[in-house]
Amino acid sequence: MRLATWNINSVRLRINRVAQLAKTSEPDIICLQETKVQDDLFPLEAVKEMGYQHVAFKGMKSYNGVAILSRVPLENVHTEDWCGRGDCRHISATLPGGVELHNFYVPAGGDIPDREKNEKFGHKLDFLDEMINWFPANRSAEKKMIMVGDLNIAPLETDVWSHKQLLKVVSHTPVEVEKLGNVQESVDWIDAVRHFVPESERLFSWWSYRARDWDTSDRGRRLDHIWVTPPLKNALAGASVLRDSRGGEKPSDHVPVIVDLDL
DNA sequence: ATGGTGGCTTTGCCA
Repeated sequence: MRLATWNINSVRLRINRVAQLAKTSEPDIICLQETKVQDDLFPLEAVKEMGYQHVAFKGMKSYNGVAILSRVPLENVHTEDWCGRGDCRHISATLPGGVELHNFYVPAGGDIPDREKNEKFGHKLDFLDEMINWFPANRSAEKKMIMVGDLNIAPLETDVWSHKQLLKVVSHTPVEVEKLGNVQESVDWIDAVRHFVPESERLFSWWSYRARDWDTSDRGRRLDHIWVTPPLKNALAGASVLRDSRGGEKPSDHVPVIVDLDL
């Protein structure tokens, strides 16, 4: 089974890029974040024409929004309302074989890494705290689970273009990295991408729109992740990050991250 | 130290 996660930054504007991903990489499941569309305007027919007959989504006008596009049946579709804001940052479903899939869009956290000066950073930390508590309270590490999404944190030194220069930049501050580590430890999540790409190797999934030349300057960060619980470790069969997707006309600022599993 | 781009539907908010 091939699983992709992608912050699409408007599913309606980039529906053709989703079709391109479906055609060239043939994922069985595509998890999207930042769909930026309320549910009654979601491009459901276009997605079904790509071969994804099982679709779950939770969106709102203009901001946030998550979706799961699947060639295999989805059961127990559920959305959890983190921090009680109703802001459409999570959707989960059970895949054939009883594997539970969670798709997250963690708050970006604004510019200033201080919750006293920046409410958005506080929201991000609170969201992570809820994740840290929710998984062990509701699920065990023995359950087959996959977590994907734009977690908006680059945890490793090689997940950013300059560890030193980003230590005070939201997405790579020690407090965020520590909390993401706590999320990871909560049910023994395994980083499925780093399972295949050594930590010594730089790996990014996002490049700012603001860079003059994203490819040459390469000031990227790895914000998009795929994790699995220990019972799926032996099923991990490969991982890739579709860097080329950052190029061309009207790209998202994120690229798809893919993991293959032998389920 | 600053400002740079992009999407939505704003003339600002969010990333």
